[in-house]
Amino acid sequence: MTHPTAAAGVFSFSPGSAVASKLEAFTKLSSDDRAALADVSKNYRFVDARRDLISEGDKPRFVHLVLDGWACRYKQLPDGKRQIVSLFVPGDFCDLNVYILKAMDHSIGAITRLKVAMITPEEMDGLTSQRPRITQGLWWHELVTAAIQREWTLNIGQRTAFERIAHLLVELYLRLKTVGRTHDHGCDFPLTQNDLADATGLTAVHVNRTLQELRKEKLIELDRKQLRILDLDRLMDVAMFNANYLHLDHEGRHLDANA
Amino acid sequence: MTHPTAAAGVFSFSPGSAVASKLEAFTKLSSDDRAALADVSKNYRFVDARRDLISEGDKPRFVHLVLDGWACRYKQLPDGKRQIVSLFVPGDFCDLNVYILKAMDHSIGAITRLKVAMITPEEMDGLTSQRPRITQGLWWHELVTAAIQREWTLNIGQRTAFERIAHLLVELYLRLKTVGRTHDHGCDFPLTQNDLADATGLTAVHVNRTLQELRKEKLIELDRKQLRILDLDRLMDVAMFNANYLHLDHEGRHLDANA
DNA sequence: CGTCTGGTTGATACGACTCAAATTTGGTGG
DNA sequence: CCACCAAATTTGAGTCGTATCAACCAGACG
Repeated sequence: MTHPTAAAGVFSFSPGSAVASKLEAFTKLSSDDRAALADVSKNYRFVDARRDLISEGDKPRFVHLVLDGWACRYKQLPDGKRQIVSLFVPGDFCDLNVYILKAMDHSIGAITRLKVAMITPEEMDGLTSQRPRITQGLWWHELVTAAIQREWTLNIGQRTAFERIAHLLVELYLRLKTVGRTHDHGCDFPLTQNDLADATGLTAVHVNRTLQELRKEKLIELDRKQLRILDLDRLMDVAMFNANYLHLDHEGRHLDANA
Repeated sequence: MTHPTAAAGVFSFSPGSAVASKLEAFTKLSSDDRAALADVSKNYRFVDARRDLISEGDKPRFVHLVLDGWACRYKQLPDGKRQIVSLFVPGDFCDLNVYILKAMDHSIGAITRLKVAMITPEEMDGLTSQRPRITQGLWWHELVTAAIQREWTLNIGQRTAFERIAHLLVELYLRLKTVGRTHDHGCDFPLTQNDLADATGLTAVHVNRTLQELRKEKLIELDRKQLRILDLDRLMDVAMFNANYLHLDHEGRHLDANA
C-alpha cells in the first residue's frame, strides 16, 4: 500500500497538499488529479490577518481555496453583534459556485495571515469537466461543509458553554488532522477568546472562564495560540462529539484512482 | 377560497408547481424545464405527520423533493436534547447529491403529512445533463440552503428569544410566499410551540411567553396552525431581518429560457 | 518604555430554564 | 353527539447559566 501524499510527521507542505489530503479522506486521487489541484492553486494571494478576503455585499468572482492560515465566515447584525458562522483551515474551499450569486450575504475574514488561491469559474469548470474524481470530491466537500454548519446550529442551540467549546475544539483538531496540520496531540490555534466567543454565541468573559474549567479538568492546554488535547476521548465524551458528520470514513475509496 | 378545514390531505396545488415557482425566483424556466421537473416528481410517496422520512445512520438512496407539507431536519444529542436544524416547505429539495455519502448524519422528519418525490441519482443526472437552466437553479437552491443554515446559526447565536422567533416567522413567511403558499398576509403554520423551541434553541415555555409578547405587540396572530403577519415591516425590523441571504433577486433572469 | 491587544478577575443583573400544575384543543370511539 | 384521552398551550414561582460592567494584568511591539 503506497501513500504518495505528504503525511503526518512531515514538516514542510507543498502547495496544494492540504486540499489533496482533504479530498483523499473521501476518494483516491490520481497524480493527474493532484496535479490539477496544484495547477489551480498557482494563482494565489496573501491576505493580512484581520482583513476581509471578501465583504458582505461584494459580487463574488472567484472560488477561494485556503492554502495556508485560518479564516472565518461571519455575519454582523445592525446592533453590532457578530457571529462567526464557519471557520476555514488549510484545504477548505470557501464557496463552490458562489459566483452565480449577485452579492455575498456574509463576509470572509482572515484570522491569521492567509495564503489563498483565487480560482476562476472557468478553472472550476475545467476541473469538474475533466476530473470526475475531483468533482466527486468537491461534492463531498460541499456536503461535509453543510453538515458542519448544521452541527454548529446544534452546538449553539443545545449544548452548554462547556460542551460547546469542547465540541469546537475537537472538531477543529480533527479537521486539522485530516490535512496533516497537527503534531502529536496538538495544533496551532490562532483564535482569540473573542473569536471563540463570536463562534460559539458566548461572551469573551464566559469563554475565558470556560477555558479555565477545561484546563482544570485536564482536558486541554491552550496557551500562546497552541492547543494541546490532553485527553481526546474524554473531551469528545463531555462534548457529546459524534464524528459521523465529518464523513471521514472514505465513502468513495472504492473508486479506482486510475480508472 | 377553499374552506378553512384545510386539514392534512387537502392539496390544492398541482404537483411540481412549488419547485418551479421556487427555481423561477432565480432563473426563467422553459416549458420543457417545467415538464422535466414535473416528470421527476411523478414518483412520490406520502409520509404521515411525525414520522421520519429517513433517519440518522440510514444509507441515503434518493434525493427528496417536498411536494406538499412541511418537514424538518433534526439532530438528537445523547442527553435527549433535540435541535431542528432546518425546515422544509413545498418546493424544497432535501439533499442534492447525498447519496454519495455512506450514512445520514441527521434525520428528516415530517411535521405534517407529507407528499414527497423520491428522485434517483440517475434521474438527477438526467436533469442536470440535459437542462442547464435547472442545473443552475439547483446550484442556486444549494447556495440559498447553505445561506439559510448560516442565518440560523446567527439567529440562535446572537438574537434574543423575541428577535429569534420573529426572524424565523419572517423567513418562513417569505419562503412560503415564493412558492405561492401564502394568502393575504397569512399562511399555514403547522409547527407546535415545541417544534419552535427545538428550532430556535429555546424551551417550549419560553416560546409560549415570547409568542404572547409578539401578539401583544400586534405583530402577529397565531392560532390553530394559522399564522397572520399583522405588520411585516415592523416584524422584520425587530427581527433585524435582512432578506439578502434568501437571494430572491432573480440573479439569473438574464438567462434566456428559450436559448 | 509606553501603548495596545488579549487575557483574567470580581460583583451584579437578567434572560431563559425548570418544575409543576391547570387549561384548552383536537382527535377518537362509544 | 358526547365522553374521553392525549397533545398542546398557558400560567406561576423559583433558579441558574450566562451576560454585563468595570477593573486589572501580561506579553508583544514599535
